[in-house]
Amino acid sequence: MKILDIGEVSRQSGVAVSTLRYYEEVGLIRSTGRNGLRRQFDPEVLQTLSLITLGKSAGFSLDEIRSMFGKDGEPDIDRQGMVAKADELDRQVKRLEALSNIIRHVAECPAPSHMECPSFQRMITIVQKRGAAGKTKKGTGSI
Amino acid sequence: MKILDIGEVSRQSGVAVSTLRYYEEVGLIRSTGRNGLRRQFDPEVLQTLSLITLGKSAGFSLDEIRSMFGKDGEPDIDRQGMVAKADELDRQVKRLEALSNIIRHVAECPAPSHMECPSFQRMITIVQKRGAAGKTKKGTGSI
DNA sequence: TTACAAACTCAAGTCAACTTGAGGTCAAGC
DNA sequence: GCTTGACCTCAAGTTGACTTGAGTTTGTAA
Repeated sequence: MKILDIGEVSRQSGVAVSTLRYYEEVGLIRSTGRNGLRRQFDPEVLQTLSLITLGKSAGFSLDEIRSMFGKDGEPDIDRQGMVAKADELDRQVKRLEALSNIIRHVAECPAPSHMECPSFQRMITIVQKRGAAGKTKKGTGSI
Repeated sequence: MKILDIGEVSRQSGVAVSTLRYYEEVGLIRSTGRNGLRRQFDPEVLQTLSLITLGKSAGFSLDEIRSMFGKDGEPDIDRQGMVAKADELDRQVKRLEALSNIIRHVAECPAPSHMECPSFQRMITIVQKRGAAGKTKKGTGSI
């Protein structure tokens, strides 16, 4: 396997160089060593970055992501917590599907105000019943 | 319809009083008037708040939410943009489902390091193929 | 009518997640 | 041998979305 320097990792992952340094600083990724000053990265870092990006896009904080996938830190991971997170993700999927429908409706409905449209109302009511969100700390990420 | 004061809205919506004031300030919600100093809210605000919470949980910024559902602001909404957002949401749903699977796998897989587990690898590869995320500006919210 | 909880305003503070800037190092090509 | 581009560090700045604090006002129950 060839080793990558930070610019190459950035190009292949789409993550900014400054962000990569930041991620290393907070322990989300690791460089395998240095060539002089320059960080050297194992190509595996690209997968880690995919996971990070995915996790962020699902609304997890960097801390949570580290605790799920970080190579070190948690010696034994919280399996129960992870299943709970997966369950919550599944609920989030339902919510997003609902929102997608609502947005599509708004895009197409000719009613002057959505609030007056009965089918809009119905969709919202359904969402409300279901309970809007879990933690609601920072958005779920990156649409 | 009875009119609600801010504390009641907060209780019923689960949104902090300070946040409600903030939302009013930035034009996401509107109070129908004042009773002395006190803001009076129409119960309809609860649905608006559901939408806001939902939108946040999907990773939309408050600006985006306003442009989708804000009563005023955009005189004619960007219908094409909204369909695009809905499409992106649908892609996000796929990603979250993938992440849910990955997390469940991590919770159950006995491999010492996920990176060495072939089925973990496979899942990540699939996610990578699909392209990790859209805008990637702020998490998608609130797991 | 007085006490008090619940509102209010406005400025300032906080937090995560980055980005920017200033100033420095180094290998490679001209 | 000198310039260039890609890298480096470290501190400080930025952004969005709120929260907190200090000081003030008010509707309602006792």
